[in-house]
Amino acid sequence: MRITLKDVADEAGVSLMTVSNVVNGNHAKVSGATIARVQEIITRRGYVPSASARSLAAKSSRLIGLLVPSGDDQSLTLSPHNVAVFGVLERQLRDRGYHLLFRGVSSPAEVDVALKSWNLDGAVLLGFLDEDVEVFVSSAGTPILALDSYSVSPKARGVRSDDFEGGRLAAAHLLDRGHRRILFAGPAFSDIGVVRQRFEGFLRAHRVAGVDWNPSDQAALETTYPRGISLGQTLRERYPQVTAVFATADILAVGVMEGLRLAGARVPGDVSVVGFDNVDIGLYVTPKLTTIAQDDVAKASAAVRMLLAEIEGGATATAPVVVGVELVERESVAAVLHPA
Amino acid sequence: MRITLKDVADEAGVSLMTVSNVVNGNHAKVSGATIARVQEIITRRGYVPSASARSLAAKSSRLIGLLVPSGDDQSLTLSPHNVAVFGVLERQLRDRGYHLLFRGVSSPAEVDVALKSWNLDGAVLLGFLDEDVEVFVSSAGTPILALDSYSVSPKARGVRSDDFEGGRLAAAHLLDRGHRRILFAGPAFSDIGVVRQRFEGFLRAHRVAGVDWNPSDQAALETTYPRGISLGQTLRERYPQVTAVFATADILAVGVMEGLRLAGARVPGDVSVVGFDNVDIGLYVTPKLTTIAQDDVAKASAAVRMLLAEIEGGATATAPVVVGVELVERESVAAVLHPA
DNA sequence: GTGAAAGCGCTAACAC
DNA sequence: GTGTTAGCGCTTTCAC
Repeated sequence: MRITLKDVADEAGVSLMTVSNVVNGNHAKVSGATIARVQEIITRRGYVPSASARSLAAKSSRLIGLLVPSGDDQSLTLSPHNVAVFGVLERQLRDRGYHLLFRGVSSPAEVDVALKSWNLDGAVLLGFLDEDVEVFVSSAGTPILALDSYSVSPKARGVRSDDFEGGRLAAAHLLDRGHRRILFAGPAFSDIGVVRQRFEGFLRAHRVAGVDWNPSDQAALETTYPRGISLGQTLRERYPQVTAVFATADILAVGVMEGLRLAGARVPGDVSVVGFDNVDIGLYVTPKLTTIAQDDVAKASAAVRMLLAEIEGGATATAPVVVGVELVERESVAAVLHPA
Repeated sequence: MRITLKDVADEAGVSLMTVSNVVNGNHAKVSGATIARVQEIITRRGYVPSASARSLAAKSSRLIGLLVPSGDDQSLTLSPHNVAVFGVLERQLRDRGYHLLFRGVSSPAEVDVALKSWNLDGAVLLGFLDEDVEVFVSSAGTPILALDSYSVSPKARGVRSDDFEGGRLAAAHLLDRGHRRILFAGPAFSDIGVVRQRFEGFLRAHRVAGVDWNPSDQAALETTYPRGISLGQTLRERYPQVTAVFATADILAVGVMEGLRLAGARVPGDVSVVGFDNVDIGLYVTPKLTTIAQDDVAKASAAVRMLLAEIEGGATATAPVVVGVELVERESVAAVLHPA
């Protein structure tokens, strides 16, 4: 049978509350001698408080939900970047005494159920579309923090990378190297703030450099390796003037490089490529991918800090936190020589 | 305020128990009319049962722990293969009405705490060393299932891939192509059953083919990309006779290929390479990696099935389940021509 | 079919 | 410093 507070109290010859106070570190209310005695019994008998009971009696569950989108398929997919963020999140929450409930959700109703049924103290949304974030957040009575969301809802607290700056950095780097026709490759961004911001930054760099960006220099496609390959293979035919590609994800960039190679073009000799995310694959391909790095650790830390501030401190919605990005120069970009 | 069973009961003009029976599908004990009325109230008021209360009152929490090793660093790392398995696990458990508590653990004591504090119905161990599995399992009073463990403890239920067959398949493929000196590259396997099994299978293939494997044709190293590169770079110098490499992880194999390239050797022209896991990177490199594929979905499904059988059915420890593997032929292996 | 009582393990709010 | 009294929201047992 499970050993309870009462068992410990009986053995120590004190009341429940005394043991409870010892367990919770309310040492101000218990004498030193009692603390020692109770502690000894606790460790010896291997007493572990019941989180369910605590969650019921107290207001707090010390449980945080990590919610990710779930489709209809039999699995759910986490991007390498999200996996990295996930790992850091768990670690930091654990250090602060919280547990993590991981759950895929396919409908707004499920968010509500997850939140309520376990009495979650808070939740982190990872990888949802902006519009979904709006819905989830609006119906919730619990602090929710969205990662990488550009939702404008006043209730939506969030942490994201400086996507605008990332787009700007990538384009500036390429423009600097003499490129004048740069293809923007990424998902259709009507509903994806992250991509839109990268695009705006990309445009800004052109403006600053005094270069007119040609609106036809853009390819809307899923960010997958195969789609990247097709684009790469047909690139020089469809966009003969283009000398560089900025892809909004490394996986796409790597596909484009492979497609170019298959089509007989050299990277970066004929076409330069810049990615986004700085995930491992960029290191494993030849040439190594020049890309924009996000700071996973900073992102996760900021998320934990904000969420717990709200949970514990009762802080109100703060402005979104923006984490810096940086250009990682590797081998996929070359300078272009312009005819005099 | 949260809406409770009692709220629903009051509004419906019935007792707590009636509502509880409706919620839990004990339709045998409630009249059709009452069911409909209660259901309507439940959905209209958005009633969600409290899992903590239920877990406290009933014996079961419907919570499964997913435990992974956690070092001292600020993050915890999941291999791509484990991420895939993880995703499938979550999905299947969710479909069966379970929730997943994700937690990194650094000491056996933490396993115990996690299990007890949330009253977990069961736990899945992902990525632990065999010796650790032994310890965790022995101290637990809860069904625990280990993935990829070769622990021999009678209490250790497990699911793993057919690593022996994987090793055999890889070596047989290479031997078939005329290779006679094959390097076995992977971690020192004293304490890693998975690797040891792959090695045994590798040896078996040699025996079957009537080829004496040269014990010096082995390199013990961490399965990381950089270590693979170093090995690849020095391969032809250190193992001049070797014409093929079997690496126990794709990431290592890809590193070896890059190292070989840097050293001016061609893959598979000069040296053939076979990996293990069939993770995405294998597709993104040139040449594409020939490898042994594990069946993520089957692995996760088997794990869920076994664990729930034990939890719900009270089944006793079954023999470990072994999931099949297969050779995925791509471009990193070539035939060797032997001088007559 | 439906209901009343007891209690799961804990904490909050007060006594002493 | 320590103990007592109430519940938290639910399920179990047993009665009607």
